[in-house]
This record gives sequence, C-alpha cells and structure tokens, in this order.
Amino acid sequence: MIDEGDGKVTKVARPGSKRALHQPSIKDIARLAQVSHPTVSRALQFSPLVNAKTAERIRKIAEDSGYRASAIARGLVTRQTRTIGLVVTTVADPFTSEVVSGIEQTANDHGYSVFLADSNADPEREKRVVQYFAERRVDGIIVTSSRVGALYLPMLSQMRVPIILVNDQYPGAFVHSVMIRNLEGAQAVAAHVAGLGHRRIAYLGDQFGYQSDVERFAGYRAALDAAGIPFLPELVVHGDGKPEAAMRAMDTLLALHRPPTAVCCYNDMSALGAMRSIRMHGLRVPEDISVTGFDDLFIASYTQPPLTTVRQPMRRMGQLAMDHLLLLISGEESEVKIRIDSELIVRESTARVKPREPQQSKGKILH
Amino acid sequence: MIDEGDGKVTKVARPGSKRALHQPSIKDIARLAQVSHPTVSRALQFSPLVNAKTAERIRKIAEDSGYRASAIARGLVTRQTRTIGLVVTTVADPFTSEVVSGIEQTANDHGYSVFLADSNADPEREKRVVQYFAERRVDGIIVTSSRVGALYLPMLSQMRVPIILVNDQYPGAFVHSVMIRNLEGAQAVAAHVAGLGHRRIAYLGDQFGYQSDVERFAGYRAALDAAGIPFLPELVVHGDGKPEAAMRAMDTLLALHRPPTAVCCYNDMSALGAMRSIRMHGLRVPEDISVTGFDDLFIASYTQPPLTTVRQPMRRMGQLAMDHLLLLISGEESEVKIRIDSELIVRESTARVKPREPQQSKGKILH
DNA sequence: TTGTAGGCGTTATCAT
DNA sequence: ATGATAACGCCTACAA
Repeated sequence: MIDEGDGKVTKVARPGSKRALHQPSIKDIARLAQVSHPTVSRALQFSPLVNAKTAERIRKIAEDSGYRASAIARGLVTRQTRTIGLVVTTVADPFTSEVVSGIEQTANDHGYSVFLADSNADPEREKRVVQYFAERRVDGIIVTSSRVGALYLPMLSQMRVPIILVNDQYPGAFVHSVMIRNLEGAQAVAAHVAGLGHRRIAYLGDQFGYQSDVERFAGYRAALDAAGIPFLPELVVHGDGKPEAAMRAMDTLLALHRPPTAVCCYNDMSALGAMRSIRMHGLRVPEDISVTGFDDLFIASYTQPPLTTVRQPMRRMGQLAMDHLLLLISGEESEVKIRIDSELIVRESTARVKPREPQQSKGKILH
Repeated sequence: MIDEGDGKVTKVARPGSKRALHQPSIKDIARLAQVSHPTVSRALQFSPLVNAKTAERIRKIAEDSGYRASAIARGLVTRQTRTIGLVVTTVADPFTSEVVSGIEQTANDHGYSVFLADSNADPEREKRVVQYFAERRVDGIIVTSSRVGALYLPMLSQMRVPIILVNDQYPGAFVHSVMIRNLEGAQAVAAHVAGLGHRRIAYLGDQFGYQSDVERFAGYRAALDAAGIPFLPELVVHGDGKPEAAMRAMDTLLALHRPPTAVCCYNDMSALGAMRSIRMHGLRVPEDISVTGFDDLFIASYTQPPLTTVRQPMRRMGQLAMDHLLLLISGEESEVKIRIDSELIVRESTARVKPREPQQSKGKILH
C-alpha cells in the first residue's frame, strides 16, 4: 500500500510476463494461409477478386488468430484516417456532453473514431490540441460552442480539412455551421411570458457580444414589440451562462425600485442562478416572479419548480454536424449552414402575473 | 435552401478550389532546407546530433511551411501511437463527463490524444468500439463505470494493452482500477443523518449486484450498527441511479405504514427523484424527510434545498486513472488498485428529526 | 555532423 | 485469381 495524494495505491509486482507481444500482421496471416499478403488484404475486404473458398479460409484464420488490421498503416497509404477531431471548451457541461454524444454515435456508426479535446477555454491548450489533430491527420474537425473562433482560424485553415462549428459564438469566421434558431426560440418563451400578462419582463443574458446572446436578446425584443410592451434597458442584465454570475445579475434586478415580474434567462444554468437569487430574497417562483431558461437540459425538469424553457435538440445537433462533416469529407464542396428549430417547453416556473398590489411590499420607495 | 429533417440547410456551390492539397512531408522540408530527411527528423526532435545553426534553419523552414510531422507514419515505426481509448457508457452524464474531462486534460498534458467511445450501454456498439481501438493501436484503455465488465474481458485481453477501470461495477475481473471509498462515504452520510436523531433511515439504492451499490449499502448498514439502530429491510428500496426510478422507489417508501424520516440515496440523481416524489406527496425536505445523495454533482448545490451529499473528486479520479495508465504504458508491471477518499458535504436537505407526532398524520392505518 | 538504406503494415499497381 | 513490387512518411541503424 503506497499513499499517493488523496488516493491509496496497492502495487504488487507481477511475476512473469515480459513485454507485450506484437499483434499479428497481415504477413503473419498470409504465412498461415499460405498465400501472399495482398491476397489476405483482398479477402479481408471482401474483394470479388479472390476465390470465395480461399477468402473464407483466410478470414477464418484471421479471425482465429485475433488479427486486427492496423488502421495506422492503412491510413498511411490511403491518406485518410477515418478519424475526426472534436474540440470542446469543456466536456463537463451538460449541453456540450449531449452534443458530443450525438457526434460520437454518428461517427461510430460510419466507422469513424473521434478524438476528443477539451480546451478548457485555455488558448494555450487550444492551440496544442489543434496541432495534435493536425499531426494525427484527422479527416475533419468539429468545434462546439467556440468562444475563440478567431484563434482557430489560421491554424485550422492550414490543416486543409473540413471544419464544422456547432453553436459558434463568432459566426462568419467559418463557412460551415450548425446552430439553433435562437431568435425564434427566445421570442417564443418571451411571448409565452407576455401572454401570461407580464409587462415587466427582464432579460438575463450571457456575456456581451456572443452570437447566441445577441440573437436571443433580439428574440426577446421582438416578443416585447409584438406584445406592445415598451423596452426598458434597466431590465437587461448580463451573466456568463453559469449560475453564479446569474445570481448576481438577478440580485441587481431585484434591487430595482420596481423589480421585474418575470425574467427570461439566456440558458437553463442562468435560470438556476436566478431562481436561487429569487429564493434568497424570500420570493417565490413562479408566484412572485416567473423564470424561463433555454436549452432544456436534463436538469430543467427536476428543478423546483420545473423550468419553463426552450428545448435545443442537443444530441440531434451533434448528429447533424457529424452527418454533414461526413458529406464534406466525401468531397462535397459546398457551404453548409444549418439552422435547427427549437421547441417551447412550458413547465411550472411561469405563471400569470400577480394582480398589482395597492402599493408594493418590497421596495421602500413609492413612486 | 434545402429542407432537411428539422434543420434547414443552405448549400451554395463554391467556385474554384479543387481537392485539398497534401500536407508537406519531411522530404519536402528536406528539399527546401537542402539537407537529407533524416537530418530534418533530427532537427525537429532537437537531437544534439545536428548542427545547431542548421537545426535552427530547418525548424524555421518547417514552421513557415506549416509542417506537422505525421503521427500516423511515426506510430507505424515506433509502434506506439500516444493515443488512448476511453470507453464510457454515456458521456451525457454529469459524473462521467467530469471524469472524462480529467482524463483528457492529463492525457493532453502528456502528449496523448484520447479516442472517446460512447457505448450507450449497447453491447453491440461496445464490441465495435473496442475493435476500433484495437485497429487504431491505442497504447492503453480506460473504461468508466463499466456495467458490462465481463463482456470486455476477452476482447480487451486480446489487445495486450494496459486497461484501467474507473468505478467498475464488477471488480476482480480486471487488475487495474480507480475507485472511490464507497463504504466509508456512505457510512459518513448515514452517520450524519443518524446524528440528527433519525431512527427510521431508508436506503434508496442502485440496481442489485453492482459493486458501488453493494459497498454503499454496507456503509449504510455500518452506520446504523454504530448508532444502535436496528436494520429494517422494508426501508431498503432500489432504483437504477436515475431520477425516474428513484421516484418510484421513494413512492414505495412513502406508502409504508410508517415512512422513513430520512433517506440515503445511492447517488445525487436518485436524490433528485426522491425529493420530487416527496414533494409530490405534499411533504417537505428536510422538514418532513431528510434526503442525502452521493457524488456531489454540480447540480447538488442548486437543488431546492441544496443537497447534503458525499463528494467524489471526479475530475481528480480521471487524472489519477490517466496518470497510472501512463505508468503502465511506460512498462511499469504491477497491479494498481487505487481507492480515493470521499468527503461529506452537509447542505440543507438534512435536518434534525421532527419530534414524533402523537399519532401520525399521513397513514390512515393506526398501529 | 550528415547521408544512405531499410523497414514499420497496409493498399495499389502492375504482372502473371 | 493470385503474386511480386512499390509506395505512404517517418525513424533508426549504419556508413561516411
């Protein structure tokens, strides 16, 4: 037992067992089958150019000896690795991991393997990661939720492989992308809230300048306009897409003379923070304030109350991205910009606005 | 604009641009630098066997021409790919994705790339995925939360590469593993709950037979024993580690003549379901029933109320797994079984037991 | 300090 | 229908 940091390690020297044996090569199989290695290659690829009987025999031998053709050697000659590189800012994020899952499944179904690289939003690491992809000669690249698109541009274009971005925050820099229809989705929730009689509807956004925040904000504005609600700049605050920052942003809203009666959040994570802030102010959701999210993460149906939100088909977006990357890899020379529909999911975090109280209870200053 | 499923695709044929050009090879650089390719190879590896001046010149040329040595070709000759395979049952899981993140970071720091394979708990896919790994000649394999360990056994052993399992559910089948100290962790929470005066403490487990469930259950039992609380089999129910099944299991507990006053759940996801069931029965957490989880997922601090739970250092576990895989890859021939300490995190889902009511309010049947 | 030759395990192109 | 031979891009002797 050796102590190692917070973990205990048991190390027991194993007796025999030298170095690992090499896997059999195509030549080994050829020798066993008494044929030349090209014949083995053909048999294994079910080429019609080889006698059915011998082909069967060869395959049997290969099978029995546990032969697995080296994708390394094959890639060297065919000049394609059936491999793609996937760059994420962090896998440990419920949105990203769903997209990753969709990508991996589709890739796998087509015989592709995926290199996962978690940049952790560190530019240094990001550069390294992309260089690795270059060295590994990936056939294509997918980047999700890139917040540093511009950084990639020179490196990636140098690699001369197709690249698809999922929910890029700096569109325009790349040609191919898969994105949700942010505007329509945000407009739908905001309209839903307006339909419940709310007039003081806040927008709790992501960081300034990100594409999806800009689009969702535009959807919010459009819904206000459609409902004839005047836009109040004081009801717009910004977080960073995570609960902590959203809490602070919500605190700001609640400190207003007249706080909003509803708040549309940039995403579910922000809504989590907003709800927490609201509770900590002794208020209730949705009785005092309605809250909406965006994404429909798994957790959205298990918050208290369950969250009204806009569903992004995350896994499907991953599939689509991979499907189209495959197309590009196969030589399809075209521009691909995919926009996906979202879906409004009404749960219990939104309710009819309270009838206005004679003079409000919370703010000290009457108006 | 072409409609495609739920997505809209814009395809615009691009004018010029034929097929992608090949990346420069070491020979191209050699020609440019007026040296032989081995010299280039040496220069790029900072070998002392090459004139410092020329080495610098060569590197400059390589840099300028965007040369990236092919890991494919290198792997073929060196017989190691600096690549590992990572098998998960699903990435789209907050526990798994944290572990994956830790593994990826560590791998990357050591110049390794990771192939991610999401088996989706489908045995067919699982087999395929491992075969891909074999063909790609990965240097090692990590499998997280394997629920099908036995299935891998024959395939993996055939590959002759080191394998490390993280939180395996069928220990013993493999030699190398990284696991949390389940028993101690579960005992700590259960003891915490007992310390709050609870006597009717339920255990809401995972599926029967899984190692971590067995161990956590043992911890629960140990805590009861230590507190002098008799074990009641009726207070033990089983879910499947996810909220839905846990809800049903909790429903069962609440239907008892005398429901528990506290419930220790197998993991946070189960606790989510339990809390929801409790709420749907018109009861409150923790006033009526205390609830505990296990894992300390990100979400655990954002539930209402925030969840008392046992923290697993998920990312760290990934790091450790990768660190030790690296060791094994480098030829260290030993048995590695790592056990990590957990940490009790007390939040607000646990409270002192209510003083016993004269005759209980809920059950209709008096006893 | 540098260049030449050979080979890693495939597939591809010729012959036969 | 099959075999010999040559790549693919790199590294590692060995020779100069």
